[in-house]
Amino acid sequence: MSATKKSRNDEKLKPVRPSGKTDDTIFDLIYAIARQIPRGRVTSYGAIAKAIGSGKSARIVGWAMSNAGRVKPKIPAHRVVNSMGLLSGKHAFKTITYMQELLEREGVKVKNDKVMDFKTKFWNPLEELF
DNA sequence: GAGATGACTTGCA
DNA sequence: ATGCAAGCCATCT
Repeated sequence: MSATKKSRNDEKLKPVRPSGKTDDTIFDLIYAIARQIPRGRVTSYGAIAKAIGSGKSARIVGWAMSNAGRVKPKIPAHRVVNSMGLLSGKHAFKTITYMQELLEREGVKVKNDKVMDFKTKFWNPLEELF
């Protein structure tokens, strides 16, 4: 039967972990939020964690973001920084400067791997989505 | 199944 | 204010 023939494209719509598993749940939620980050805005892992209802699972958010690069559609992971506005995940990009380039391209000034006016450009999923 | 790791956050000294 | 430790959840070895 060709039932086993699944579209590889469909599988790519799900996060691909190093193990090759795709049966995720919170990952999808995280990506759903991350994709809704407005251009030129940034948010923190903790904020997304709260938005998905895990509050303290900020680590999982960051971990999920590491997979974001292999997930389709692509996730604007460069808009996600830590609570201090630091580009903690820049090293996950092709180049450690690529994340900063993307942010500056969107109008977000970055200095010393830190988002300038972070408090102003901060996008709270709980408030904006609510 | 246990131990260690991680793009984090918060609290206390 | 700077620095260290604990907590947190999912994944990896």
